[in-house]
Amino acid sequence: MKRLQTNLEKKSKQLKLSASAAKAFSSDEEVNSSLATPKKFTSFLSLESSMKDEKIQVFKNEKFVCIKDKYPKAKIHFLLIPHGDTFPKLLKVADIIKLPKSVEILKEMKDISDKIINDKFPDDLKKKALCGFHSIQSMQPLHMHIISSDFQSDCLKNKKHWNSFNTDYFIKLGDLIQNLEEENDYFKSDKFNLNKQDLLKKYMDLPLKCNVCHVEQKNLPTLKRHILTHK
DNA sequence: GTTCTAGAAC
DNA sequence: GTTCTAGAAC
Ligand SMILES: Nc1ncnc2c1ncn2[C@@H]1O[C@H](COP(=O)(O)O)[C@@H](O)[C@H]1O
Ligand SMILES: [Zn+2]
Repeated sequence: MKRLQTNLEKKSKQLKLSASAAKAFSSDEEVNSSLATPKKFTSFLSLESSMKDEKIQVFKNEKFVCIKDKYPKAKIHFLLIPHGDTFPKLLKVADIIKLPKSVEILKEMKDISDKIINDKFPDDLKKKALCGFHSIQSMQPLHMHIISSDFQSDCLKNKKHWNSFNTDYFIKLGDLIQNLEEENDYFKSDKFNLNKQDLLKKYMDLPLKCNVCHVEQKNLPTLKRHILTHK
């Protein structure tokens, strides 16, 4: 599979073709070998192997594991993930909301994340810590972001990255617990309707705004330069 | 989710 | 010419 990719890359570079055009040059043999070892479409959307990697584990107990985000979008960026036999399969934030014990579980995650922030964040970033979920998440299983709101990272590369943490697309842990204990409308209100993916995706198109002074910035490179002025 | 890059925007 | 975005492929 790797060799096929390399070959296609070479061909497309030599011929200045698009990847799809280069594919037309691949032999039957190569096509067959790629079919013989079918890769699950979702394999690159799974956190499972990282969760098992002790080198990137920050915290672990019977119910939860916390790992370093592989592509950190800020100086400190962890993921807190329910694991083990305690919970049913949890793929997205709606799955946890629907559990009878959702508030209890989320409060447990709050306690653990508070401890992780206290133990692992440098002092100057402790008060900048954010905890929460992407309302549509790409990776599975369900995971909560624990991130420092400096957002200074080479891995933060596009508008979606920014808006996924800096609009209501980001469901803060504290807001979620409060909502579940009070209004309980995460599936009803337009703002947070987790059943309406189209509405949630619109958050990605909102203009880029500084998270400190809220001034709009014309593009991502400008925004990244701007946030450095708040140091 | 990331990478790569064509084509738009400047 | 260079910077930036967005969409295809993985
Ligand atoms: N293999 C991986 N191991 C650890 N973190 C990852 C991996 N792949 C992606 N990520 C991070 O997982 C997060 C998934 O984001 P989301 O699914 O939108 O909540 C992102 O912050 C990615 O940087
Ligand atoms: Zn600002």
